[in-house]
Amino acid sequence: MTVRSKLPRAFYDRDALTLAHDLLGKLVIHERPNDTRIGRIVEVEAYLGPQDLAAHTSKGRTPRTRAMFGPPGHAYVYLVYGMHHCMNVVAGPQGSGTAVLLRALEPVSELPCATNGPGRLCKALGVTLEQYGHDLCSDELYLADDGAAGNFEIISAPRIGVDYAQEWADKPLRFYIQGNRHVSKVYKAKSGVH
DNA sequence: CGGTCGATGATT
DNA sequence: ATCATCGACCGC
Repeated sequence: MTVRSKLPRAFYDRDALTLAHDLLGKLVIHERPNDTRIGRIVEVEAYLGPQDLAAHTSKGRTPRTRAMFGPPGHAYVYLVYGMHHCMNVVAGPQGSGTAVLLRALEPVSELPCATNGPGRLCKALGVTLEQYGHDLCSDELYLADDGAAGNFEIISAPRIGVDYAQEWADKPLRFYIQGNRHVSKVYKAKSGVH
């Protein structure tokens, strides 16, 4: 059996770019009353704070962005397009307004739906606004390292759906595990397509 | 297959 | 009015 160690606060208290890279390959674990849902992170996006026009914190401190301006290692969850939830991991230092969006998982436990794309990822894990601001160093919703991370190549690409962000729209702040079939498919880079 | 478009609600 | 999406529905 592999050993799973819960990621400590210090893991999250680093800049979003570093955190984004290191989150790839880690496990997200949501312990619910009747089941535990687990997935391995295979795709993420970094949001670099108020100066990043694609980041929600570029709008300043509002009730919605409170968690993203808060201490690292908490969940910043929001509703997009009126029906999908997206989960971010708040990065450091505290108050920087930076975070990493989780975009795709590889299923580890049994999951109720697909996990490619941020909306489906939240649906699969059972993450909603109820988890807004949740401490990821808790026992119900947390991230863990099972030692499997690190043995893969990381591809960087522009972030998805942020065309409005002007010069920030094209920066390569999306990262995913090369060749992993759970990376959100539609926008998958054209590598090795048969 | 691929591209297009409507749903649906918090936020500004 | 806009939006860090998804999936249904068209047309080829």
